[in-house]
Amino acid sequence: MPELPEIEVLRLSLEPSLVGEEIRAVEVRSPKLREPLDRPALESLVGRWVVGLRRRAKYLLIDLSDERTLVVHLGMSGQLTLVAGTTERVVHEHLRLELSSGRALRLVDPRRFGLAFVGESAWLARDRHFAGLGPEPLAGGFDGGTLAAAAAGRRGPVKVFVMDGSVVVGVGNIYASESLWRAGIHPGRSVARISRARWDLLASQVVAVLGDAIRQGGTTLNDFVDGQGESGYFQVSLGVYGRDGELCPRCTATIRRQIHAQRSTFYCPRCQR
DNA sequence: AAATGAACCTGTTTGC
DNA sequence: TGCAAACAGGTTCATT
Repeated sequence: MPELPEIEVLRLSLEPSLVGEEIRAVEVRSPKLREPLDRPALESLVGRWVVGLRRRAKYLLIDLSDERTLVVHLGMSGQLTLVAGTTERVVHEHLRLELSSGRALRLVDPRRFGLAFVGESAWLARDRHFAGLGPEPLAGGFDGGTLAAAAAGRRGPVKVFVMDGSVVVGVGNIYASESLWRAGIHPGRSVARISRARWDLLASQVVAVLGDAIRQGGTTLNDFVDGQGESGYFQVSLGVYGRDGELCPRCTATIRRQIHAQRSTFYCPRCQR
């Protein structure tokens, strides 16, 4: 479900309501996620309050008053929402934090590819979940040179390359297709056959498409909602994703679908080379 | 080292 | 209508 823009939209939507909230109770309702929830660690958050929200790659970082951070990853189907504290429990509600305002923060994840764990704020960068991650595309310093350097000695398809979190973080299946379409690069092209000028173009389009998606509240295909339960609107701006058989908005050729590394890729066979 | 395929899950859509 | 197959936004592990 969520790529970088969706997590950033979630962070922005939760921040004003969540900062300053004290955690009054923790309910681990079903510990079965990608890694089992650590019940004692999560329950030890009671009495702490939220001091800030950050994002690293597709992880949401909820910084707490005791120098620890609650890390949440939504996997493919996770939702993290603020609800009224009295709200009934729902299916696949794995974790629930009761807050001082009377509301609750609820993590729901049917497919269970998500994560939630507690770490020392100062040591998160060394945590195994973060240690191998590449640069943030929306932070300064990410450009065509970053991509060209990472591509040295590699030969695989650029679609798979740009989704590799050790190259650059946050670009998932939707925005990989979209940024390649905007850059006019064929997703199956080997990274060994991409010029420096085209790496520059791709990097700038990655930055542009992620920024556009954030400004439009993210992409809601089936179930993405922000922390207040609101859907995003970027899906109407998608150029190729999910549009095989339709006409390319740029050149009117027919958009095609292809599989790369077991994931659907959408592209225009005429204006992407 | 890099590339590839499979695995982890449930829910919804598609096709016969 | 009903059932089975295909498919879904992510990450990690094993195998070439």
